Amino acid sequence: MSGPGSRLEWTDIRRDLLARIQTGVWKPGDSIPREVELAAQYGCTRSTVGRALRDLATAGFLERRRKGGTTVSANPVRKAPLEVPIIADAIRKSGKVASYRLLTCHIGMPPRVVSARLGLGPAGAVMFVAALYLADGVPHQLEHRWLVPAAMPGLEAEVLERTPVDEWLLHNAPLTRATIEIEAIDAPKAVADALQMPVGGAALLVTRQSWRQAQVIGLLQLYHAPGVKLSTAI
Amino acid sequence: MSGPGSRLEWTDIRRDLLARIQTGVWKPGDSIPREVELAAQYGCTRSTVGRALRDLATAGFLERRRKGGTTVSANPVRKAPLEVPIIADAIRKSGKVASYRLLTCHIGMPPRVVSARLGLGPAGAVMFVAALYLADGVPHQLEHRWLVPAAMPGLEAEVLERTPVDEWLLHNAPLTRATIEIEAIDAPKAVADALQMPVGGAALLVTRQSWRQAQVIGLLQLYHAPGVKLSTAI
DNA sequence: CAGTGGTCTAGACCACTAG
DNA sequence: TAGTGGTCTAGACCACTGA
Repeated sequence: MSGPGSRLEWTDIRRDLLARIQTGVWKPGDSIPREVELAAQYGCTRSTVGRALRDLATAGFLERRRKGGTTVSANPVRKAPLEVPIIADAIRKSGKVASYRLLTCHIGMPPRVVSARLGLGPAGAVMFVAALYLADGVPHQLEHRWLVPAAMPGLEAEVLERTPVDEWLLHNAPLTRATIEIEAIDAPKAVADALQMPVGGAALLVTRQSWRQAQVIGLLQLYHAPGVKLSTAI
Repeated sequence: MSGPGSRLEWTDIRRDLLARIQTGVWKPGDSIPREVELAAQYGCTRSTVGRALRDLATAGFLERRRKGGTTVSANPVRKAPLEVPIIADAIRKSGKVASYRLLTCHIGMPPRVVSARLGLGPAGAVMFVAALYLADGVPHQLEHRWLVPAAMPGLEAEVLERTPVDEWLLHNAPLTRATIEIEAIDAPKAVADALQMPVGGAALLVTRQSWRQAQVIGLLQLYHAPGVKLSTAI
């Protein structure tokens, strides 16, 4: 059976297996055939079905265990990839003109909440940067950054007059790890003014803390103007 | 060179390559050696370095082209995996007791905005479901769903009295594709009352539209109580 | 202990694409 | 057209883990 038409690729097998899952041929919790059997069915080697199975497993559709075999996930946890782009790029991609304004840039003591999160002692001064990104001249996103100077040699206020902070950091102080939190807050006055929105209105706040290896780089707070949405897809 | 100590695995090679990128041995835009050369350097086969390279490419660190070779991404776009969990599971995972209340469940005409997004004609009635999820008895998340009845045979209000909507759907009307939008809104009265928060306060709104193949399943709006955050990490 | 997935090797052919 | 990555095969050994 299965005329040798043209050779099967692992994506073909992936598609076929996924169809069996999504159409209910294999139900959540079911065990599916071993790699060797599937390989025989598809007329290919174990490596090839293995690649398809592995891919479905990392996507959350299958669970695999040595000796236990492969089963269909009972509660597939889908993951939506949320992109962390260069802001100017994102604005341009939506067909608008991106511009940038540096609001503040100085070294000083951060609020306690911030220094606590950054794990800094009471004497730890950091650089504070406030910047505004505009789309077609309209405020799009306000960002507050607290940056640990030790982690970024060569950062000067002058540089940030011309280069958006995020781009400078990406090329000069790349992160290796970051945590991200997304929440809605009532816009305080400073935020509302910058984004030209009413005080107390709903703003989307993205807080990101980043590290390079074990070294804390800094804390970033992004405030999005009303109407701005984060989008993704599964 | 490179004493054969113990055999290298592809994750070892991945780690080593990533280190070369992150420490700046290879800078953004640089071309890196061909697979064959790397294989020789690491003393393994092309398949093994290939797997490491492929993985770094899908993670956004490398860009690969046939004949063009492999280069370090100039603007690495990091992707943060945002999980879409069963709500009760998420609540339990945070160490709290999850409970659920069905508020409304009836068939009728949806608001115009909704029927437009669902691609329904003016005669398209849908099922509307409002439900509240609580953590330790405190309102955690309110959800409004508009579900196309054709896509979900067997859905009855009675069922939803006992089973959380999201779990029922996961097992009975699995989605194959979804779009997700995240934004902050001023809570309207209905939302504010359900979440026990002030009217006009900031609420986090997640809107999700889902399909099974080409068939629209429905539209979901999740309102998160103040203080609730979506978290992820890179 | 035995069975399953995880990994590697050595080789081959092919698809794409830069020059 | 020639060089690169993408894929497959056939075989092997090993790590984990359920019975």
